Amino acid sequence: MRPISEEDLTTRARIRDAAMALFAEQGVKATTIRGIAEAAKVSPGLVQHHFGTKEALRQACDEYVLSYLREQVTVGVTDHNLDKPEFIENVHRTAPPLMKYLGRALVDGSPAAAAMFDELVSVTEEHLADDDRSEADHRARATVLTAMKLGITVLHEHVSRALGTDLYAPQGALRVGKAQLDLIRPEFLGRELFDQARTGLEKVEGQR
Amino acid sequence: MRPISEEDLTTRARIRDAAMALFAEQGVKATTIRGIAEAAKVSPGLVQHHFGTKEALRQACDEYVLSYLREQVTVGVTDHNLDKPEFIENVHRTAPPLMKYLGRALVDGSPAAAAMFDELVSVTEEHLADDDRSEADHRARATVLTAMKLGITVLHEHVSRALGTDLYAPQGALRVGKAQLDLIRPEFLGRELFDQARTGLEKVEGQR
DNA sequence: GTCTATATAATGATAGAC
DNA sequence: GTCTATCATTATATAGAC
Repeated sequence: MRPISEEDLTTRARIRDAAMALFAEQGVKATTIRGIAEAAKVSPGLVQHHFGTKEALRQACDEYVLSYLREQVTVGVTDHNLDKPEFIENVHRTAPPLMKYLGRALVDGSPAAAAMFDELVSVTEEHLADDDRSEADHRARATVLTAMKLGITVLHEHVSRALGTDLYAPQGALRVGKAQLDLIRPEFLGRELFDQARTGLEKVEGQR
Repeated sequence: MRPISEEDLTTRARIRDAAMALFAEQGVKATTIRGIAEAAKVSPGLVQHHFGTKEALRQACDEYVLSYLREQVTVGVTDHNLDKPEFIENVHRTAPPLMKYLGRALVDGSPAAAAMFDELVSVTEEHLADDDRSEADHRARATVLTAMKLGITVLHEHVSRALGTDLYAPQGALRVGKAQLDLIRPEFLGRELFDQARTGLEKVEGQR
């Protein structure tokens, strides 16, 4: 429920956050160390001092996103905080830049993103196999379901433009969540998504 | 039903095809003119001679994909050839590199890809609005449906790895198509996808 | 920790020969 | 149409001062 780590407001963290944002927007290759330095308001030399090479900086971003996701899953799912307002508020505030980075990393080709995709498929597959013991192609269903959900993250820019609302603003996330509920057969939706949409619905509806 | 254009086996076309493949794999920025030249087995100078600048080459790829898609829609949908074996065979042979390029272009940020996304959303939205005249958020549904379908294209590399089969091989496309049929509520599936999966099913089942 | 200055490499683009 | 040679720019990475 607290920020990921104590040293999070250090210069090092500022550089990493700036790098994540630029990597997400432009991709790794198109992002320069100079650009990162400028965004973080430091000199290019300091970026190298802290992370050595651009590739090492990219890996640091990967690891940060992975540890963030694991932490949120632990706090949210394992500790049953998914419906706690503080948890939801914290996720809505901190998750967007990390999600954007993840979406880009899946296309730019980072080992960490690929591993996370595979992990998500496996978790989904077990879930499907438990619910339905038929001969169905659970592997393909889990893969497609994962790709479809992450597809929205990867294409967030286009989704936001078509919606006229930022996907990562409360209203946008709500509309997309509800649309997913409408489009996907209910038996294949994880409880997380269902709860997320329901809780978000109650929250936004209550605000007006 | 014939190749897109007559000059398609020229050196110029070979360069464009090599560029499309590399742009799709690595993104525009990470792809060098030298790399394209090597893949097309020509000199770097010749690439510049034909397309002027790298940006102009990227635009040429965009336009080629767009004209290809429009042609296939015309021949397939408008002329009712969707179930013709020659049409299907031709698509399966020529579409994959173009789809891969399109998927990458959606993330790399090309105006043509963005326009195509918006167009797809609009077509889907009209389709949904015709079928269901309720107060539902058709815009959001159309957007999410489009993003989910294209998400599979954009994440084809991960989908193929998780499946253990190339998404753009007949078996892979079939498994993914069937999984989509299973996951998405039937009333939201366009007839194209349904027909595609059914025809593909019959074809593959008939081969063994 | 933070900066400036610089060495080194790679890339897009041009010019001109064949 | 096709190639080789070259220029100018830009990027990463290093070294050393403060």
